[in-house]
Amino acid sequence: MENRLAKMEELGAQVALYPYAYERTHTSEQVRAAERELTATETKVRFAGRIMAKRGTGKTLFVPIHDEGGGLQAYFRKDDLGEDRFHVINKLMDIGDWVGVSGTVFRTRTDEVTIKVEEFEFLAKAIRPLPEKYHDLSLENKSRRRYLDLAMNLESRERFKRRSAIVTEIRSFFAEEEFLEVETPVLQPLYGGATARPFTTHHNALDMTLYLRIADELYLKRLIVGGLEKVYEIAKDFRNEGMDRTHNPEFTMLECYAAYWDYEDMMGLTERMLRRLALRFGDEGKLIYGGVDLDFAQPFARVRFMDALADKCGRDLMEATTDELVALLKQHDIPLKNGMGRDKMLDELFSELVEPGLVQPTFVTDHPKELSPLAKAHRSADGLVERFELFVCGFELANSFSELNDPREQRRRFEAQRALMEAGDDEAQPVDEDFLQALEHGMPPTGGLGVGVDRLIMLLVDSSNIRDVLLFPHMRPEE
RNA sequence: GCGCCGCUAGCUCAAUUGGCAGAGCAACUGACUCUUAAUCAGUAGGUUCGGGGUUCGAUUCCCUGGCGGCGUACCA
Repeated sequence: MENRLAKMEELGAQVALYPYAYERTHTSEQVRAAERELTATETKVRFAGRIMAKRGTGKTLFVPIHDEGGGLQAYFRKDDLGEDRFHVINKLMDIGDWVGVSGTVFRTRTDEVTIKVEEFEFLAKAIRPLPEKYHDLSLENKSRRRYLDLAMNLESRERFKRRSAIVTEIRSFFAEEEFLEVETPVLQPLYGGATARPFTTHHNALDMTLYLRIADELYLKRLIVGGLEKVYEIAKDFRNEGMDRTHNPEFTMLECYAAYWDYEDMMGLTERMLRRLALRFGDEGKLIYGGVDLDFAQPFARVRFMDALADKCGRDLMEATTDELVALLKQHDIPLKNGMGRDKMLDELFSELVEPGLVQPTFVTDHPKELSPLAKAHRSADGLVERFELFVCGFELANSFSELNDPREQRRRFEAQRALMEAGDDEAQPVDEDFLQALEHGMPPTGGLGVGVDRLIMLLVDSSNIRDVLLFPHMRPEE
């Protein structure tokens, strides 16, 4: 750094180190695409990027310059540029500096597309060096200093560009399905729509506690009450819980709601969306995730929650007594927690016995009631709700139900949640009177869906860690 | 939360049983007019994550704190 600052001293008076703009005529991709013509006509191109290496041979110098889509090599000759200008590029410009070069395009003996530089200028001087080029950055530096990861690794850059393309594709899918994209509050006086602990904050002017949303659900349903028939939102949710390779405290959730639909309709939508993404970003609807082949082109498997469980336990657990369930939990070494209800035990058994086996895209349907306080009771099965979860590679990708729209039943479910909360369950949902009031005005039959976008991206770019698909994953402060 | 592993030059990593802290890249000086991880000769660069302890002597052993990775628990 000291050396670089000294170079700036030498340069300072004569050259602008941080100019305001650069008029570039071609990106590296455009130069490559039009190379034949540019070479034939000896067109002068203006190209810009970051210096990634310097290879000098005395009176000439080769400099790889990277731009977003790749890069080009620049060729500097002392004979062409003169002593003083050559000294600037040879001695005063460093790896990491941003530079604009202009000249004609040619190929070297070794077939490398190259710009023969006639003029060049600083676009920005770097006073810290780039990391070493042979080895990958350490995992910590990749996540903590993402700009270096992006500067050094084209694959990383491509991964995040792909993330953006996937989200764009999702938006066009919903546009074609005639859903309206909306925005709902991040700061909420009450949290709800999921079982999770929230982050809290404080509004000074109103002197009140506010919560960062854990889900968009209750606001989107208010819009259905208001007569917007198909709405969706892609938004950050915040959950005050642990972090691991599939969890970040803030994450992106896709939620959508459609009036007059039930969960069967939503299953169709989910399948259409994923198939489309797999066709666009995979190989004919097939994806490889962690070495496992996944097929989204075929109709997704469907299995009822209780049937899948019965399959693993050798008997139907619908009528099982609490004692029998406790025995089953013990048999499979699943820890028993205080206040665990019958349905929670079923859920634990399901997680342990069934989920790991759900590799190909599979809809699990018709869950026990207690676990789903916002879902409508099943039209033909007692004690169950009309709900599905989509599992792929053993993890949950989507969650959906026929939305509960009977305000009296919703109030009873909220009261049950309140009882859980008073019993010490800090993930239970509070009673949302404002939401109940909205329901009392009448919500049409509605299908709802939530999809964890980061996990969907992980699946589509074959990443095993959520950090790899988040530009700035949550990290503890360095000091 | 808990368990295991790690933290050494700007970056990526070495250092035998506790005995002078090293390499490659980056940097600096010099040579070289088509290089591709350019090459060649030389130079400089360290609070070994912080604090404490054991020892004649600690990067190394012990305690403690910080950060990271992996596993595990809850959750999407």
